[in-house]
Amino acid sequence: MLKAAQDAFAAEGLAVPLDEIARRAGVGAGTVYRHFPTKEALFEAVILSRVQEYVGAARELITDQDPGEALFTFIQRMIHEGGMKKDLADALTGAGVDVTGALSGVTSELNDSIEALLTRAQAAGAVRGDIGITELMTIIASAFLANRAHVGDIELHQRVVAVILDGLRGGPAGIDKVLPG
Amino acid sequence: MLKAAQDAFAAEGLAVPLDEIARRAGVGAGTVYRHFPTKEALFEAVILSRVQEYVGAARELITDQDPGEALFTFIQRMIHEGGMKKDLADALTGAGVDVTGALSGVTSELNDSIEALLTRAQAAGAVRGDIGITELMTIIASAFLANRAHVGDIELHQRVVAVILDGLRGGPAGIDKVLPG
Amino acid sequence: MLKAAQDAFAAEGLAVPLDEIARRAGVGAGTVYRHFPTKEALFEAVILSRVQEYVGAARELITDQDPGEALFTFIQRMIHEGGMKKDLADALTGAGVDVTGALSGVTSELNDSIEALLTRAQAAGAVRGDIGITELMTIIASAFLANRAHVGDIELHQRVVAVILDGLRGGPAGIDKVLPG
Amino acid sequence: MLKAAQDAFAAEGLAVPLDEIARRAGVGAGTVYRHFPTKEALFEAVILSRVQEYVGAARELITDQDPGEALFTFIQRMIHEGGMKKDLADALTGAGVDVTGALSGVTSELNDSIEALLTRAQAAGAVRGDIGITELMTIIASAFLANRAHVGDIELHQRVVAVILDGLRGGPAGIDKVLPG
DNA sequence: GATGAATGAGCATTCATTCAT
DNA sequence: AATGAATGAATGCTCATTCAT
Repeated sequence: MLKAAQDAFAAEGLAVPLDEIARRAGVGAGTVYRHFPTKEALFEAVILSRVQEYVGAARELITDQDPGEALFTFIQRMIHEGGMKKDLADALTGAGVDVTGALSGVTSELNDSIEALLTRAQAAGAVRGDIGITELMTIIASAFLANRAHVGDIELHQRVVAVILDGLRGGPAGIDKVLPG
Repeated sequence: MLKAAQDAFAAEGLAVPLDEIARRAGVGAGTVYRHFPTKEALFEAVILSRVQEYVGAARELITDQDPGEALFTFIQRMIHEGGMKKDLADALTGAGVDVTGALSGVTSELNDSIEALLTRAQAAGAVRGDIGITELMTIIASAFLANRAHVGDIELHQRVVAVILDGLRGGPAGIDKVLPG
Repeated sequence: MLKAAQDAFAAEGLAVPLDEIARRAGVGAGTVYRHFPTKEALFEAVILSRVQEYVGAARELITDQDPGEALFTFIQRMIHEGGMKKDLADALTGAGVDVTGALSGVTSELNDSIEALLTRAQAAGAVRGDIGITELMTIIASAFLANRAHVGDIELHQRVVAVILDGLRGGPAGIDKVLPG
Repeated sequence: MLKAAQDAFAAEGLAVPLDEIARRAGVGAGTVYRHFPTKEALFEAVILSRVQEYVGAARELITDQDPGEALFTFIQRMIHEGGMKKDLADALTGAGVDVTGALSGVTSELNDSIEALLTRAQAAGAVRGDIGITELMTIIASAFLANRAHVGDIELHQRVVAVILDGLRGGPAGIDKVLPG
C-alpha cells in the first residue's frame, strides 16, 4: 500500500484523492485509514521513506575518494529524481505538510548527512567556503523544483545542474582558488 | 477585477476560491465568469500580466551599458519580486497550468527578450557560452523558487542567488573564457 | 429552508443527514451551506427559533390572572410539544450542542421569563417555595424527555404532567399551605 | 465482554464505536459479532442486564415493611445509579432501541415488579391512586433523566426528586386520600 | 472459535460553475 | 450586463459488518 501511495503521490502530488490511492493499492478507502490515521500521515510516511533513501545515499557517498565528486554526484542524483517525483515538490512548496513529528527527525538527518558531504568538499577545496548547509539545501530544493517544468529532459537537467555545480565550486571569486599559482 | 485576482492569487496561490476573488473585487462570482470562462483562464490572465511586466523589464535592460549586469539585474529583480508572489510559483511548479493559448505568445516574448539579454551577456564574456535560453529559464525559475523557502531571510536569498549567478558566469569550464590570454 | 430543517430535526433529531434536510427543502446540499456554515449552526438556528417561541409564550402568560394556572399552562404546553419534537430532546441530552453563542442569550431569556412565572406563582402560594428556576427547568426538561417514550399518547402526557404539577404545588409538606386553617 | 460493553455504553452511550468495545474487552471485533449479531443486539443485552438488576431490586423491596418507603427507595436507587450511566438514558430517549425481542420480556418483568410496589404503596395510602404503572414508569424515567442534567450537583438532584416524589404522594387531589376523615 | 484486516456505504463540507432575476 | 443564490460532484474520514486465516 505504501508502494501504491508512493506511486500515486509521485505521479499526482498531494492532490491525488485518497480513493485513487486505495484503488491503485487494490483496497478500500477504509483500509488505508486502518494504516494511516489521515491522508497527511500517509503522505508524510511516503516523504519519510523517500528522505530516508536520500540519507542513505548521502551516507554512502561520505566515504567516496573524491569529496567534491561525492557531493556533486549526490546533488545530481537528488535533483534528477526530484524532477520525476511530484510528492517531494509538494512537500517542499506546500505549507500543508508539517515537518514536526517523525519527519523532523529524518529531515535533520538529511541535513546532517549532506552537511558532512559539504564540509568535506569544502575542506578539499572543491566547493566554495562561503556557503553553509542552509544555502546548499535551498539551492538543491530550488533546482529540484525548477526541473519539474521539463520532466523527462534529462540532458537539460544535467546542463542546469552543471551550472549550479559550477556556482558551488566558486564563481569568478573562485578562480583564485582553482588557480592558486 | 484583474487586480483583485492578482492580489488573491499572489497571496494564496491557485488554491484561492473564486468566491474570494470576486469578494475582493467587489463583484459577484457570475461577473468573473462573464470575463473569464474558467478559473484557470483567470489565473492564466494574471500570469500573463505578470509575464508582460517581465517582458517590459527585459526590453528596457537590453540597452543597458553593461550586458552582464543587465542580465543579472533582471534576474535579481525577477527573483526579488517573485519571491513574494505565490501565483508564479504555482504556475512554475504546478503541472495544472497550460501554456497553450494567449499565455504561450507572451511566454515566447519573455523567452525572446531574455534570450536577447543572454546572448549579449555571452558575447561580452560575462556569461558562459555553453547554455541556451532553456537552461537559463530553468535556472531563473530555480532561483525564483529558492526565494520562496525561508521567506524573509533576505541575506540567505542573496547568498543563494550569488551562487547561481556565479554558476552562470562560468565555473572552471569558463576559466578559459575569462582568461583568454 | 429553516422550515424544512425544523421538520427534519423534529422528526429525526440531530442525526438526520444534511442531504435529507436539503432534499426536504427542495434544494441542493450546497445551498444549505450558503445559509448556515455548519450543520450544527443550522441545528442551533432551529433550536433558537423554538426556544424563542417558548419565550414568547412565557411572556404572554405573565399577565394571566391566575399565576399558578399561568405557570402550569406553560409547563403543560412545553412538555406536550417536547414530546413531539426530537430536536430539543437532542439539544437537551446531547453534549454536541454548544449553548455558547446566540443560543446562550435566548436561553437566558427563557430562564428569566419562566422564572418570572415561577416567582409569581410562588408569591400567590400556588407553587412550593423551596425550589428555584434551576430545579424547575430540570424538572421540565426531564418530563419533556420522558414523554418521548410515548409519543402521541396525549392523555398519558397529561396524567404525568398532572403528577409533576402536584409535586410543584407542594407534596405532603404543602398540605399545611393549602389548608392554612 | 458484556462487562466491557456495559462500561463502554455507560460511559459513552450508544454512540461508542464497536471497535472501542472490542478493545476494552480485549477481543477482536469479529468475536463480538460471534456473540451478538449486531451492535444493537449487544446494546440491548447490556440494557437487559441492567433492567434485570432493577427487577431484582424491586423484588427485594416488595417485602419491605413500609410500602411507601419501599417504592420511593427503589425510585431513588434507580435514579441515583442511572444518573451515572449514559446507556439507559439513550435507551429511554432514543427511539433507536426496539423493545421487541428478549428485552420485551424483562421489561414486562420490571413493569410487573414495580407495579407490585406501586399497588402496595397505593393500598397503604402512600401514593395517589389515580395513576397506573405506565404513568409511574414515565415519571421514573423523567426523574432518571433529570439526573443527567447538572451532573455532579447531587443536592439539586435531591430537590428535583423530592418534588417528583411529592407529586406521587399526591397533590391537592390527594388531600382527600391522606385526610380521609 | 477467535482474530483483526478489509470493506464500502454514508456523512459533513467545499467550491467551480450555472442561471434566473 | 451584473448579481449571487443554487447546484452537485468531489473529498476526507468513520464505522458497522464481513470473512479469510
